Amino acid sequence: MPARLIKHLRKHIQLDEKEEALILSKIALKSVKKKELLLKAGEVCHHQNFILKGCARNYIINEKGVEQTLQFGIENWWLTDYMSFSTQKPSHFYIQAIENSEIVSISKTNLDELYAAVPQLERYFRIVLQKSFAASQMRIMFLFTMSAEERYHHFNNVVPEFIQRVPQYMIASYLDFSAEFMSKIRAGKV
Amino acid sequence: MPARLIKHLRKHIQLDEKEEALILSKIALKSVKKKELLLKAGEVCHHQNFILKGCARNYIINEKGVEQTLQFGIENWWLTDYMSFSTQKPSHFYIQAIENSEIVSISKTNLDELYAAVPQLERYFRIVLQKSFAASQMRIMFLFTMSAEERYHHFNNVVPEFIQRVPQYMIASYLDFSAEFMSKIRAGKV
DNA sequence: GTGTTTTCTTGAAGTAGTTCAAGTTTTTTG
DNA sequence: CAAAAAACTTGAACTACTTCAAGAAAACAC
Repeated sequence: MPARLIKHLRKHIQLDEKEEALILSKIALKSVKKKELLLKAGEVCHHQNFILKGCARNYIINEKGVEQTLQFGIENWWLTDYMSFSTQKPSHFYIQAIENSEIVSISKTNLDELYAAVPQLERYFRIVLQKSFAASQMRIMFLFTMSAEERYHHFNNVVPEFIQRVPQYMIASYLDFSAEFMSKIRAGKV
Repeated sequence: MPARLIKHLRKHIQLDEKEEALILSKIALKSVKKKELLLKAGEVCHHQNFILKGCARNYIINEKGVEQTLQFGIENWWLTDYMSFSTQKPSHFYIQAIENSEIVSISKTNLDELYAAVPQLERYFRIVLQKSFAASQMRIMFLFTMSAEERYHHFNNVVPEFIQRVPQYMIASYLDFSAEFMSKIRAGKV
């Protein structure tokens, strides 16, 4: 199963067998059930999480006690609170499985060792993070320029698979409007 | 002047003299006047831009013809449309000097050569991008959970230097409210 | 230093969304 | 399969902001 991670790394960098073995020796495999948490707000984020199988999200609970989804992840995506992970200070985020999922997690300590032993991993994460940051810049642009209805249709066009896999209220909060309003958009009552 | 870039790189990675000389040979130095553009929407973003001195921003023009600032940069920050830079497709963004500024720019071609010749740069940009993405995740959280007034005060507390250097209407759009509303917040009329 | 451009302010009217509360449908569980 | 839990829908009242228009202040250019 964790061979899928290696397969994914190979899309961006070349590794010899020794390096692959070393990486495999430094990772942990977790099975998480739907709704289980990989990270709780208030805890330090000690691991970077890679989704082998399943679906997860990164969310916060606001002052009104309402959950707001900041990020989704599916197969071959990383889901981490990089702020907490980098600074080793408490996180604001929850990371939660949306489906029963298989996760590879790498602790900060082990990842630092891996960076030293397999410098190619610096390149791999440079590329992953460049894509993540680019997507995040685009996301802010969409939030700024589109109406709620436009954001819904755009999301539907760009990542239709999510509509099947994820409850609507999570998508509504990801797109920054209420679940009720999403219901009205879908019914054409806006 | 470009020695400042090297100095900044040395905060995160170690370089020998040969490598430093190679980097210096692959960069370009630009002086840009206030309001001058480093990138126009519709153009491909061919360069990563590092601010040696001055202040700049990344903005879009929305359908109503209004500018909305997505990102600010000051000394020692990178300002790039990573989506356009990575894919080499046309950008949605403008990058503009807010003050007369000194910029180091590296073309994609040269940067790819540098990555091959100086692998430590992969690490440097991995770290830079990890911070950028972490900041971007936090920014989305703030946009989701704070009212306009809270965002204004928070911005004021965290980066007070910007209030001095940047016109208010740019800050208003960065915080996702109108210039008029910002004026009312400042006057305590909200 | 005066004329021009850019930026900031103010109030009044409007609106895209929220909130609340209650009911319905769908999914999950034993 | 029945009961419970989770997710979705609907309408009515509300509000945090926007938009527009016009004037005032500040900054810039010659």
